[in-house]
Formats: sequence, structure tokens, C-alpha cells
Amino acid sequence: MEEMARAKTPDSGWTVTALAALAHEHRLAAYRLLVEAGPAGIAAGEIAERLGLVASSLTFHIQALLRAGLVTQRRTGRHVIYAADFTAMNGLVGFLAANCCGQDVCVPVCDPARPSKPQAALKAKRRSA
Amino acid sequence: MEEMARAKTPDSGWTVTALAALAHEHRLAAYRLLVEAGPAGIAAGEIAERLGLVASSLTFHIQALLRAGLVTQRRTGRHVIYAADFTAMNGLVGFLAANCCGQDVCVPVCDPARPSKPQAALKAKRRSA
DNA sequence: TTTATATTTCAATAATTATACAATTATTAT
DNA sequence: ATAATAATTGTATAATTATTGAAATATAAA
Repeated sequence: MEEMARAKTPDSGWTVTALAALAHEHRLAAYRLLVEAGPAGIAAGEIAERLGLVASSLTFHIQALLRAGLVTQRRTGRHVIYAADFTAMNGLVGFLAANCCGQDVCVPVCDPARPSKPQAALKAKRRSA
Repeated sequence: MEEMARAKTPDSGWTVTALAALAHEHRLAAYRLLVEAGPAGIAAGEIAERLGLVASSLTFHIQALLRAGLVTQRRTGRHVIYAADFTAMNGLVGFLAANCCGQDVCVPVCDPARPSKPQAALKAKRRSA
């Protein structure tokens, strides 16, 4: 029991933090790269390079995502890898949907158990078909 | 033709604007009041009072929601009434859902044609049952 | 027309957020 | 141990956002 990621409705305090974390050009772009990359994630340096940011700026921005729980962090050698946390995005979308038209209309659920082929994988598949 | 609210996918520029509009304690609270109130909306002064804000602060915050298209504005006598625009919230939730797990998994749709009994009405009904 | 009410605009200030560069820490390779 | 690479932290500065009170605008009532 109690092994699933908690489905508890996020509170408005966290929601504000998460919205603010995404409410910036660079951070939204970084998050989208990480969604594309899936569980493998992307090293800090590569995110910075792809977005055209100096290293310290990338750190500044990605820490906002990290504090909001929208991304995870792990070290591999001298690289620090970031990856999207789909559970948190689920919570955010769920909160907004519940506050959009009411409880019983919008129930979008993004299953974090199968995020291994997000957009990038789908695109590749489409291309090779 | 061309009378339906456009279902065009929002771009990331607008998305950042909309996220930023909601990413503040007072503005998220104001938006939630307006969702509860439904199409009838709430006058600026009453929103300010309910949130404990001075009038000019309320104006400052609600204009962020207005610029993002998340709320509409109309005048009735000397009151200015604000109301939630569900179409915009749909676009935002749709954008996030599409960037959560990929195009074909999360498709939450909040039908703006029937927002006449949002949470407040539902709660009242439940209470009287 | 004068007065009262509702809201917005303006101006000053405080607070927060963003950016860049230098310095530091952590890891790996020589 | 020294040097090289990857990332973060610290410091300074710029830019943006938030807050308040006073003044201006719009509408309605006396």
C-alpha cells in the first residue's frame, strides 16, 4: 500500500510556485526540452547550450523548476542531469482543470507509468514510418 | 461560419503570459472567485474587498488577467464587472497537457457552452440535497 | 449642478527576479 | 598532484513587478 505517487490535490501555494516556475520563456523552454527527452533527462550544460544561456543563468532558472518539483536532479559523473517529473505536471494540470469548469468536467490524467515515449520518440517513429 | 471560439493551440508566448498572470497569490485567488461566480462575474470592488486588497492593487492584478485574456470586463452602471473566460483556461490547460505526456494522452476539454453551474452552484445543490 | 460611489491612472518606493562574470566545488583524466 | 571539464554559488547590477496613497475619470443620486 501507499507506493503510488500521491494523487493528493495540490494546494494553491504550491500551484503558485509551479505556475511561476513555468511562467518564463527560458524555463518553459527548458521544461519542454526535458519533456521531449523523457526519463533519460538532459545535462545542465546541454540545456544551457540549446537555449543559448550562460551556465549560471541556466542554474538560476532550472532551480526554480526544481524547487517547484517539476524536474528531478541526479548526478552522473561530472554531469548533472535534469528530467521532467510528470507527476508534478499532472498535479498542476489537475488543479487548473478543477478550477476551470468544476470537478466533474475536466479530468485530464497523464499517466506517469508510461512516459517512456513522449513527443521525441513519437516524432522519430513517425519519421521512420 | 467562424462563430465558434477558435480552438487554435496557444503559442508559448501567450502561455508564458497566461501562466504569469495566474502565478500570484492574489491573482489566482481572484481568478478562482470568478470561476465560482460564473458568467455573472463580480464587480472590481467586491473582488478587492473579498481579497482584502486596496482598489488600485486589485486593478493592477486583474489587469494582468485581462491582458492574458483569462477574464473579460464589462461595465454595468458604475461597476466594472469581471468574469472568467473559460476558453482561455481551456487553451492553457490544453497546452500544458500536450506538453505533459504528449499529444494523444491528455485531452481535457472544458466546454464553455455550459459553465453556468460551476463549483458554487454544485456546492449549493449538494448542500440542499 | 453638486455630491457620493466605483474604478482606474499616476507617481513614488519597496521588493523581487533576471543577468553576467568571477570564484568555488566536484569529478575525471593525465 | 595537476590540469581540464561541468556545474553551482556569490556578488553586483539591471530590470521588472508589487504596493500604496493621491489624483483623475466615469456614472449615478440628490
